[in-house]
Amino acid sequence: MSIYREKNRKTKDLIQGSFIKILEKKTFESITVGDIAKQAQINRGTFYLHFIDKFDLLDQIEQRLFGDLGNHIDELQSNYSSTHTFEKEQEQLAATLFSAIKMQSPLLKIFLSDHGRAGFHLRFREAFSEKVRVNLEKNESFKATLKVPMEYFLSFITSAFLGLIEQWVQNDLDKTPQEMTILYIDIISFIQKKNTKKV
Amino acid sequence: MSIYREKNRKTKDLIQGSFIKILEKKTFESITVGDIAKQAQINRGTFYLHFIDKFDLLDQIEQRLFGDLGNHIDELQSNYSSTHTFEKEQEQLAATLFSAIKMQSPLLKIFLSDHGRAGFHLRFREAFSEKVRVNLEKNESFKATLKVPMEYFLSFITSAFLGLIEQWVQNDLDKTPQEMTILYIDIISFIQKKNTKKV
DNA sequence: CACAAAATTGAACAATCTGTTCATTTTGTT
DNA sequence: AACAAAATGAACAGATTGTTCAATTTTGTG
Repeated sequence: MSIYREKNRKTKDLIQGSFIKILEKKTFESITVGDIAKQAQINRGTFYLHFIDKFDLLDQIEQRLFGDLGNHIDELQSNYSSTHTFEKEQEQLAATLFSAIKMQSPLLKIFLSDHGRAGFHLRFREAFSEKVRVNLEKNESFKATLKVPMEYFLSFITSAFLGLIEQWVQNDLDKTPQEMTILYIDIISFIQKKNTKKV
Repeated sequence: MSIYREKNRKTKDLIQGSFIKILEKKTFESITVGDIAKQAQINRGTFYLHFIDKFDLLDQIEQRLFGDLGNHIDELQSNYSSTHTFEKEQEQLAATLFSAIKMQSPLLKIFLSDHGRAGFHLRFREAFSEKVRVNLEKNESFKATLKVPMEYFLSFITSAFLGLIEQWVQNDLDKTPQEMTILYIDIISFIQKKNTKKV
């Protein structure tokens, strides 16, 4: 009797699952409602009892994805001990993000590919840009030292991070979240050392 | 009498221009061939004399965009003097890229937005990832020092760079290419200094 | 189980868009 | 002017969309 009880999740889940299955093979724009109904073995009309159109279907999947990701990140973050250095905290955040991504990698792989919907990478970046911003702005020394506009710094660092994630999911998770965290740190260290050397 | 002479570029250009104009207001998936013909004030059948379908139209615009970008970059790079340090060369490359982007910013703004086509940011990143790779691999010390897989490093650094570009074009070029180059260097410097400080 | 509510079905529908065809007209070049 | 290339208008079948509605099936609850 929960307030959040949803009637009829079963068919809705069936439709969403079938849709994702087709999305692995065809682009979003080429998929018809008929395709989805056929895959789910339901009447085409039934689709419209649950979703306005295929865009609504994708929106709802995307919303749930972001929600699940956020919840998982918050959950992991609640276990943080905040006695570390700034760098250690950044490392902890990175590990958290990689871990959360891993759970959603099949969906992310599709949504980030050309089978997905235009602009997804922007919405994805925006969604987790907030997580990073909150984390960074806790640090007074950071805010004081940063000379460039925050929006540009955030675009830079979150895009870089997403670049790693995209490569990772495209490689079908060829590394563990822990290995990815180390890889991330190694790259940062590499950049830090690089400017002391000459050609 | 050039080999590359194209018959009938006028109508083709008209169609492409009209299409881009509509793309500023509507998403690619919602635009019909009828919309394009109406905007260009041509017969719908004429569209099919020049393009297979609207996907072909977008493909051709995208190809030309990448071609133009590449040519412009190569042109600017041919003026390099290679007597600089590795860092100076990286700075020069960054300046070149920002300058090339500026010329194509109206189109890039649309193609990177949710009005464009899924996966554009991947193709875009891939296209200029090559430019960066070639530049990096010239440097022996770089190759020797890099511990992480090249593909991951490239994803990281090119995504970061594209993040800046996306923010820049979304801001309607609120800075000059020179300012963007400085901003880029500032961010790298910031990251380099950051790990020496505590919370 | 029985029964009512909820969900699904099948079929039909007008509307829109697609891609193609073809006869005709316009345009550009020699 | 004459010829070829390009564009037009109209028509066409085929797909897909989103909606409706009566009939049927499934589900949940007493």
